[in-house]
Amino acid sequence: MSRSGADLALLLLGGFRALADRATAELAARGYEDVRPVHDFALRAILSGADNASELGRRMSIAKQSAAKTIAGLEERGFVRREPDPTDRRRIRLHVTEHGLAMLREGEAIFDELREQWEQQVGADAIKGLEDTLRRLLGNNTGRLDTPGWLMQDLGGDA
Amino acid sequence: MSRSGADLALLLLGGFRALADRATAELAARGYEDVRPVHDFALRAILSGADNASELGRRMSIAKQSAAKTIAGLEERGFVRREPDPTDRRRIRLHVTEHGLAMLREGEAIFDELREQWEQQVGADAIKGLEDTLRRLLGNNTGRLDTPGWLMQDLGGDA
DNA sequence: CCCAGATCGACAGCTTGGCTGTCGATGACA
DNA sequence: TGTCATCGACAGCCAAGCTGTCGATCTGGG
Repeated sequence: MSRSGADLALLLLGGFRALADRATAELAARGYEDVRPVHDFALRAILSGADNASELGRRMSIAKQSAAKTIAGLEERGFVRREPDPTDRRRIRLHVTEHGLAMLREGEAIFDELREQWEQQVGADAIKGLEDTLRRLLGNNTGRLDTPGWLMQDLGGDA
Repeated sequence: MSRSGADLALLLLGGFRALADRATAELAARGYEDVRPVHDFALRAILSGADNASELGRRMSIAKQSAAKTIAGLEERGFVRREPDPTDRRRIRLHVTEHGLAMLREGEAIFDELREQWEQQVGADAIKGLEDTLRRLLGNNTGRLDTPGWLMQDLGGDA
């Protein structure tokens, strides 16, 4: 079982976990403790237009009830505010706070640093080739956010 | 959120998910329903020497209590048997059944097929380059599950 | 030889992040 | 205006981690 397809899957998973683990640790070191990948995913989705629970659920491919739980977590941490919609009293609109934006920026910076570390290890061309290959394989839809809990749970990180 | 280090993480995760999802579906289609990646991981670890719950926990970097749950799942599905250790009455030794071995073989075959599909999409060289790059980055400790470096970050466990 | 400490597996109970089903309030439209 | 869709909330469930604790069982130093 060297050189097998299973190996390939493990390599990809290992790469993701390496990045996610380090990003979480670094984020915690910079003052954003208890931030999980799901928080980052959700915040990005909200920023890109999913400004209510039902829509967030659709974008993340989770039930709206689960989205509501996620939103509660984001609100507890001060990353979003919930405000009544003036035009539709059923809705509660989501607003990303400055604290949330700062966290996203910090995460982004950390990932860029990690990427640079990898470039120094294997060369910028190798990293670029890795990205290109994966992009071609995945049809460029990397934004899929429906990652199951068993993967997001304890590996922390801000992917 | 384009062209950043976070993208790299998403690509790696997406690649793993693509393989894992398809493998799970294909495994189900071939008669092994309700098999999750964790079952495969655990079975491999057991085969490679982790023949009791505590050791399995250490190899998989999870608490031994969680390992016990995993083992219960494997036993339910008939992939392992639990037998008392003749020389240490505290231990319950794990034995991979023929059914478990067959599932592993089928999984291996499926992964190989998926890898070939990818090779046809982007070329064998690209896949090989991807593997080589990741192997260099991850220190070549991929097929093994006892990789403390990138896995032990915030996992306390009772190891 | 014996007891202290380490280890094994099990139990209870918690946490997170999913799920379904149901509900009342509200909006959209024929 | 009445029907149907949608929104967010509540209750309750599941899966897979976690911790703490326990009794039983090795193991090794004195």
